[in-house]
Amino acid sequence: MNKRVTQRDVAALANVSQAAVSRVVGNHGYVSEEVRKRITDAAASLGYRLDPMARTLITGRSNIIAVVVGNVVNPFFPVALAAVTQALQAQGREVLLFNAAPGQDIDDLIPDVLRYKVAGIIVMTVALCSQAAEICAKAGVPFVFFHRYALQGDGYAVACDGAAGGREAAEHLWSTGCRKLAYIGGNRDSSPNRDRADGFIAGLKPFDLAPVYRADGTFTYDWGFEATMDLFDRHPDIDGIFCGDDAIACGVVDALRHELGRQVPEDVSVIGFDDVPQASWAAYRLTTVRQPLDEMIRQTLALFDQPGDAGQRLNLLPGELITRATTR
Amino acid sequence: MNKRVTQRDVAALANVSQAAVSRVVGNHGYVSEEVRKRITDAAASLGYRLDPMARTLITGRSNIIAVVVGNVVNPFFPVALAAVTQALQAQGREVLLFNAAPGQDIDDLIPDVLRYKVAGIIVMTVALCSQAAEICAKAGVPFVFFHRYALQGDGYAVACDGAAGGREAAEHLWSTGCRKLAYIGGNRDSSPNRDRADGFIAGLKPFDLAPVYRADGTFTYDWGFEATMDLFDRHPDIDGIFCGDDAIACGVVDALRHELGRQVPEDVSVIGFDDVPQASWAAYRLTTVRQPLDEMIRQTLALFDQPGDAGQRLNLLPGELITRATTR
DNA sequence: CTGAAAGCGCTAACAG
DNA sequence: CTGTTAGCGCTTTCAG
Repeated sequence: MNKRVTQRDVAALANVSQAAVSRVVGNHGYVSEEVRKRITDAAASLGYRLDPMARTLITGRSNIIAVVVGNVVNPFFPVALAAVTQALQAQGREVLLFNAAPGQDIDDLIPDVLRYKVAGIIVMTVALCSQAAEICAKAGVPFVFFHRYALQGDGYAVACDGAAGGREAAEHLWSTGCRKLAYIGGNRDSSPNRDRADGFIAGLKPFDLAPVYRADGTFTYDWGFEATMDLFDRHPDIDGIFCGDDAIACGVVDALRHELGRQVPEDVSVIGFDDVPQASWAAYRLTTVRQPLDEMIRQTLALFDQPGDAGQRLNLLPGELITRATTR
Repeated sequence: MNKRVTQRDVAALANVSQAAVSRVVGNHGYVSEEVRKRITDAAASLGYRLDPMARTLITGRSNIIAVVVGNVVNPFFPVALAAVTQALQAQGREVLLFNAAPGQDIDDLIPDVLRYKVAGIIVMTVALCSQAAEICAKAGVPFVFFHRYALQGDGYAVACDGAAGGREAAEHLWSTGCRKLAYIGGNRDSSPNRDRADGFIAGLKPFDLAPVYRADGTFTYDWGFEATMDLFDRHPDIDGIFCGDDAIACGVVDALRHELGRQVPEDVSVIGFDDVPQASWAAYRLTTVRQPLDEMIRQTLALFDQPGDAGQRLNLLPGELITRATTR
């Protein structure tokens, strides 16, 4: 077993007090250039590494950001999680990952998370989460919803502007000649679903149109598939569908082509949301609204760096309509 | 700010020493039923929660498992990561997530990981990783490769038996009448790629057959697509393709259908590996070898619980051939 | 600018 | 069975 090398060891080698070592490795307090050099050298030669736990014990704040995810089957989250993790690591932070079981209330997770005196919390799932933000605010831990938000609570939120995206989808569908439209959405009361649906409906209004069908379910392929079967059972003349996200849209396209024998986009146009990797696969070539992931991450990390509570509480970033082969 | 409640507070309320509180919340040492009850009640009424960092500082071992991932675009990893995380949480462990940048050597990450005195490390990526296992072994930290393994190093490995899967694929292709076969693989020297390819070749031998084409690249859709174009450029009469994984297989199927105008499975059969969610989507309905994920996780976690270094170093679990619509 | 000293919240001997 | 006593490795007053 290799014994850990501590600040005391470094201090002994550099002929200074342990406190001085703390000052230079922690980069706080004054220390002369000469002493700093002696200490840096000693630390390097011993292979010294700061113990983050010990530091946390005394400062009451760790360098860890907790990330809470849920629905991992949806292809958007792995992409987002990877990007967030990478950005955080680049900043020298660590990521503690929590997986909310389906139906689990995030609130129950928070006390566990808080034990680690995290520097912040990012919640990516659309799961229930009624008081989490308040609890964190009270504990002084920055809390940010990523990709979704809660209306009431405390905390920050960074997300793609679903309403604007929905409007763009509506306009694109109209301008390519679709007139009988439907919305197939994800989890009913989640903010992405609400905003995207509302934006779609609002975007149709100037044309004196409204969706003739709307169904909310879950953000999954299977739901998209199933809802499409039901939709065409009732309205066989639908010619345009806006979907809550790309996973749903893939299910919709497959039901259309492989079960209902419709041509996409000749008979029916389909638009998704997110622009996940699969959206550009040849089997789909999905027209979709791309989330500005990099910018979302930038804004999120900024929230943790800011000392006070600067920054607006809700940050809605515009998406970009990517036109591929599921619309005319 | 809500002040943290410590064992001292609980002790005061229960009229015992702080050490007694440590014994019951840590569940070590002897304590009478009566005192235990007083302490449990006091802890509950104060909402006491053990500080894991403080404990780690003294025991030298945290309750954290580090998980190192890479290639997050591949749909297998999110699924595996989610399952691993959930299983770990159910055990009361926490997950520290590390994302290896493309091309980054895992070895460089290890010192950072070790600072957290983790209870174990799971490496899921196929990235470089030459000495990590040794370093961990020296530090007394269980190290397990998940889904892959390194030939030389120390450490444990739990993976799906790629050779057996490759053999099954070969037999299935043969028995459904395919005679001109190809292998399109992922990262060349990764253990999954090697084993699957070797198994496939071995499985063909009894029939006096060998792949007429083999190409290794990366475990991505794009590579599968691209390799297929090259393959049919050279061998337009191929009638069966075994792929390194499902992501590749999806690219292969799409290239076949959407670029080369071939029917799958009528003209060409395709088999993947992993059984990711997309494999069962209607656009693919991929015949594939399913990895025994649950059992793999069970075995992995067992490695962390075992006190000494029981358990074999390499644990190869059989996969299951799932026959869908890309083979006859 | 630097060192001495006091803990952060907890576990682990060691006495009683 | 229970309390007392040392620290784990670090930051942070407080003197000098």
